[in-house]
Order: sequence, then C-alpha cells, then structure tokens
Amino acid sequence: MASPGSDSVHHGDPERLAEADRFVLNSTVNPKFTLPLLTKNLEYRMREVRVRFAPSPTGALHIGGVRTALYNYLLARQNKGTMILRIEDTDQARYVPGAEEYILKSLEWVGIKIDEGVSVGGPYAPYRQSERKPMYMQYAQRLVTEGNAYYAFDTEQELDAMRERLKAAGVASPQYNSITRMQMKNSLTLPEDEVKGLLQAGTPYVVRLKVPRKEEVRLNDMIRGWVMVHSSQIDDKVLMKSDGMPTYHLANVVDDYLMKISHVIRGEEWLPSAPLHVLLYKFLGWEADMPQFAHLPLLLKPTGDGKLSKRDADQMGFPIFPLDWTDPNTHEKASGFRESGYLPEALVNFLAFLGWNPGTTQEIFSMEELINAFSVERIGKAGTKFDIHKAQWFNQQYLRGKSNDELAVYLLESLAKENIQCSHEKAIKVVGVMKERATFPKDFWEQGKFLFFPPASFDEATAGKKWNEDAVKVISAFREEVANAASLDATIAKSLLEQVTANLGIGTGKILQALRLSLTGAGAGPDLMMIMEIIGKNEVVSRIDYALNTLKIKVA
RNA sequence: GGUCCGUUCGUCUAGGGGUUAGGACACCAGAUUUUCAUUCUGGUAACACGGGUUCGAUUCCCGUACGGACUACCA
Repeated sequence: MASPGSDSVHHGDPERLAEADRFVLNSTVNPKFTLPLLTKNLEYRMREVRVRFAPSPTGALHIGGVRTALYNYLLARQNKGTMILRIEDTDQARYVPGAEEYILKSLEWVGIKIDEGVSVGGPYAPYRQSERKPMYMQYAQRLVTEGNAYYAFDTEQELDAMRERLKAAGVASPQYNSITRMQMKNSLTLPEDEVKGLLQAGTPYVVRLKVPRKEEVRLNDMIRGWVMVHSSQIDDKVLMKSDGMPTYHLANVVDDYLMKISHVIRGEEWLPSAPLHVLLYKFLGWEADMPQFAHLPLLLKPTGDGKLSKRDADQMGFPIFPLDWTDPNTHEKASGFRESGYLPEALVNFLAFLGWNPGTTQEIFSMEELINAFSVERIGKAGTKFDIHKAQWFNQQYLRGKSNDELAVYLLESLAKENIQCSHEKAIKVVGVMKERATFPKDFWEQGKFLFFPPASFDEATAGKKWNEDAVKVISAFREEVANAASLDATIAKSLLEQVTANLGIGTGKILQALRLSLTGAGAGPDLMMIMEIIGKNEVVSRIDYALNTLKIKVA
C-alpha cells in the first residue's frame, strides 16, 4: 500500500522535497524513472575502483565473510582497482587475540591478495580502526557544531528506565529518537552551561546523531535497486562511545570516505542501517563521494531457518570456517575447510556460486576466470542455503583435475604423518588407482590403507557370500602360481589367474570377490590386478596365506 | 510487534507477457565396470497463494502467506 502520509509531506513541501533529493546518490533523476541496470553499470565502471573488506576481529572469520571478501576482490581485480583490508576493532570488549592473524591467513589461503591494509600498509594507513581512534572525534564534533549530532549523558540505567517506561506505555520498540531525546539528558535538553560543566568534569558521554524528524532517505543499492526509509524509523544512533571509540556507523563512513572507497560490498545485515550511513555522508558533506552500496544476500543454514552462524560449525557435520580455529577464551574448537580437505580453488569456486552465477552453463571457474566473468548485476537477491554436497562436488572436480604427480604429494603427506615410507613411484601408482574415488586429498590414504598394510579384518558379509570351496581352490592354486612367478604386475596377475580358473574349470568372476577379500579385507575397491601390482608378489602370497588360515567356509 | 529485504525442482540457479520452464548438485533407474567408485544414457521434481492489468501472466501491479535481516555505547 502506498503511504499517503509520506506523499503528502513531499507534495506539500517543495523545500523538503528538494532536500530529500540531495540524498539521492549520484542522481538527479526521479528513482521511479531510472533504468537501474544501465545506471548501475555506468556508475561503477567510471570510478576508480577501491573496495574494502572490513571484518571485525571477534573470532574466526566465517565463510560468509570469505565470500564477501571474494566478491570485493573480484570487482577490484576486474577493474584494475584496489583491494583494501581494514580491521574494524572498535569494540574492545569483543576483541579476540589471534583473530586478525586468522583473517589474514584465511584470505591468503583462498588466494585473495590484499593491495592495501593491515599487514601490507598503504597511503591511508593505519588500517586498524583502533589505531585511527584520534581521527574520529573531529568529525563527530563537526556534526555537533553543525547541529547534526549532540552529546548525551544518559547512564545505562537511565536508558533502561526510558525503554521500560515506553514499553509500559505500549511502544513496541522504544527508541532514542527525535521525540524521546527531548526527555533525556543531552546537549539538546540541558542548558549550555550545564553541558559545558559536565564535559569539563569529565562526565562520560556519547555523541548521538540527530536524525531529522521527517525525511525520506533513499539509496540506490546495486543489487536491490532503490531502497527508501523514512527517517522517523531511524533512531539517534550512537556515533562516539563513552570510551572515545567510534561505533561502526561513524568509523565506517569516515574511513570509507578517507580511504576513497568506491564500492561497499557487504552483507545484507547492513541494509537496515545503510540509510543511516547515507545520512552521515550527507551531514558530513560527502555525498558526492559516497560509495556505491551492494548488500549481499545472506548465507542460510541448510535446514532452512536462520542465517548460517558460527554455532553451526561442526554441529552440522561440515566446516563453516576456512581454517581450524580454537577460541582462545572458551577453548572451543571449530574445524576449517582447509583441514577438512577442501582445496582453496574449489572453495572459491563454490563460494562464488553462492548467490552469483555467470549466466552460462560453465561451472568450473578459476580465480582468473571468475575475475573476468564476475558482475555485481548478476548477484541474486534471495538468501542462499549452504549445501555442502555442492562444495564436495567442486572439490572432487578440482582434485581430479590435478596430475598424479601433484596428487602423490598429498598421499606422501598423509603417509609422513603415519610414519610410513613410500617411494614416489608407488605413490604415483596408488594415486592413479584411487583417483576416481577420492573427494579429498586424505582419501588416498584413508581409503587406500590396504595398499600399505594387510587387512586387519575381513568383511563378514562378503566372506559369508563369497568365501566358498571353489574360491579357496582357485585362490590356493593362484597363490602357488604367484609364488613361482619371476615377477608380478597387473597383466601377469591377470593371466595367471585366468590360467588357474581355466585349469580348474571355475569362472573367474565367481571367485574374484573372494580374492579381493583375501587381499584387502573388503568386498569392493579399485582394480584388483592393479592392487596386486602395487602391493607386490610377496605381499600377495603372504596375504593369501593369512586369509586361507583365517577365513572359514560358511556351511549353509 | 515495527522497519527493511526476499520467494522458480529437495538445494544452487537460468529465464522471462505466449517456452515441452533450461542447467548443475543431490536422488532414482539402465548401460559399462566380474565388485565399489568413475563414466555414459535416461528419469522423478519447481514458478508460494489470492486478486488485478492483459487476448494471454510463472513473468507486470497490489495484497496475503511464508522466510530472512535489523531493531545495543556489537560489528
């Protein structure tokens, strides 16, 4: 339903209308008559692209953050722009040691390179907001002197009391806003002398934005188009906290302006406060330099309710962090994609497709290809459920794309952890035979242990069905042939076996699974002849001997 | 509750006033593989609902439902 109230405000007040129009980003055109795609395209191509990823070091960087960083990075690279990493550590209470390092390592692992920022420096250093602390107050003060912000001295108790009072009076969500501020302790209600006195006495205070009573605040989001919010819905947000630190809202606007950020690509959770940021740009006189906003759809839990949160890690059986993480305070552990065996290229490809698609049927994209194909216009609007199956599929694709030489390295790494010696030659063979069935690098070892050790036990179901007199006859004879053979490889093994079965008049197919059982302990697996080649003649003989002694024929 | 955002197969999505609504993952079946996996072929499966507008709506508009975010001196 159209809002007659706001309409009448506009139509009845040309001055206000004109004022409201100044909120409109880079546009004097009535939003109703713009062609969103066209304008969006032009605007973001024409400005020097400078984007930032600005996480808060409050714990492990979760996978949604990695995607946000990725989209920023893709836009930067595509436009020969600059990727900036800024650390938003203005909340000292939530600071977690090690988190910043974790963020750095994670980005490095997935292949996102930082051009400017924490760890690499740059022309707008420092890039850690805590180190920029002295810079913010001047802007807050400017807002105060120009009448767009004010000092507030209310204590926590007083704020609580106000909220309680309003709730009791039937107000659903009490706000510190254009109405209630007149009943609170601030530089708008207190006599000037008293304000000065309080400030001089060192009374704790915050700076709050003086949000106008009746304004339509609009912003043109690259993904969502025009978003309009009435200022009466925005409360007088705290800009400077009593500890002298800015809040996110101020710090983010000031830094984005100072660092000449052209595009703000961030999660949708920021959309409700974006109008507030627009207001800040306006009051600070920076409208012309305001970045383009793109609010990304959220990553949702696979089960269907709520956004993917840190709590979901491990609990749902898959990682949601790039790297393993142990919280230094709670000592809680969470597993990472890297340690779970995901390849960074696969993760990147998977993440890129969570909310974006190229509009073609191509699915496998290298970072380079993503950089070329990416476009903000093709980012979807709806929240995206996180499906680990797809991530596994991507991993498998990338794993298979690697040469046996590269894969052998993975196997050798696993073996080294187990203190198992293995020649490069054997590793290549093992990897070759296991390749089609591996999803993760660790699978080569974990699913191929029988290529290094004799079976510790035999699969009972297979034994019950396949370990019979014929099988034992063939396997015993085959054992003799192998023992007497000069050497053994897949071809020789095959011909020996065929020879034996032909002599005994027993079909090869009938006993093959029993032979596999005797050699590997399992009823299924990779090519049996290759297995024999890999484990070698002596091992074949000794494993058969052990099986012959251990396995009993089931009498029906 | 309020504000804002959203809604195409189970999942990720393409598409868009007239289409057999396309692809991928997952799932199922057949073929290949003596097994399992791979591979190949095929299959099940979707426009949330109700009103408009229109010759015609899944596509545009409005509403409803449902989902999500936000609603802190957290980001």
